[in-house]
Amino acid sequence: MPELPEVETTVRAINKFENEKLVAVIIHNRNLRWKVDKTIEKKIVNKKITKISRRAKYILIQFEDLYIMLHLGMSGNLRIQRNNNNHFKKHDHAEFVFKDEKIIFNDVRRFGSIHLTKNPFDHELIKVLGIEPLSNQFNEDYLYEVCKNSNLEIKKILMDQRKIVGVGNIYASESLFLSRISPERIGKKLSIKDCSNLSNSIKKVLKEAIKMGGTTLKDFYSADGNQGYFKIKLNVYGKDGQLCNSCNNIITKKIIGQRSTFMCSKCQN
DNA sequence: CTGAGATCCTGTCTGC
DNA sequence: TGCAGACAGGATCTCA
Repeated sequence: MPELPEVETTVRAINKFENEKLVAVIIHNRNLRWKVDKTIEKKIVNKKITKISRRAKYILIQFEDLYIMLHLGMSGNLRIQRNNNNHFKKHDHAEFVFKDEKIIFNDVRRFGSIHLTKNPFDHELIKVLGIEPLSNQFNEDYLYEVCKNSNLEIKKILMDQRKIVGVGNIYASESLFLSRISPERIGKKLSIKDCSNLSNSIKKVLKEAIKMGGTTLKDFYSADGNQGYFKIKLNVYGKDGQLCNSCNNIITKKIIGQRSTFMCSKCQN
């Protein structure tokens, strides 16, 4: 489910809990992508959240002396629910309870995770991450550096979180369409001009998607219960067999790096 | 070091 | 209907 725009949307929805004190923590299932730390409940309960932010696809919740990091994996999401509402859903794995409301972590496939850490920026999963695509460091020069010696398809490069973070399967296909570059183009064949187009397209697509609250294909909901409306702006993702908006050619699907990839072979070279 | 492929898990949809 | 198989927004691990 969640790529950078969906995670960012989720972070904005739970931001209101900054400066609130956690009054209870309940972990129903510790068997997520990684086992949830057994001491997490007692280490964060009764502590105040000082900051909620995002790094790549991780949600960082800072307390006075430590952090928890959440990753939503493929199917995870958070939902805010009033404490007097006792409705639970299948696959609700954790509850973070505040005075009036709680944040519930739900994840059907359990590819998501919850980590406890003193400093996320020293955490092994965070340390290996590449740069943020919406930062100034991400530009044509950076992308060119990353591509110029690579024999991999550009789509694989874009989705490699060690190089660029936050871009997943939807936004990789969409950015490549916007920049008219084929997902199959080999990294080293990209010119600086291509990298300029592509880096700009990535920023544009991600910013627009954030503005629309992310993309809901089927089960992404932000923590406030809203779905994301970027789906109506998708040009190629999930549209194989349909006509390209730009040239009326048929959009095709192809597996690249074990992931479905959508493109217009007439517009993209 | 690189890169390809398997793998974790549950649910839904398609085709026979 | 039933059932097998493919596929789904991610990312790590193993092996060549």
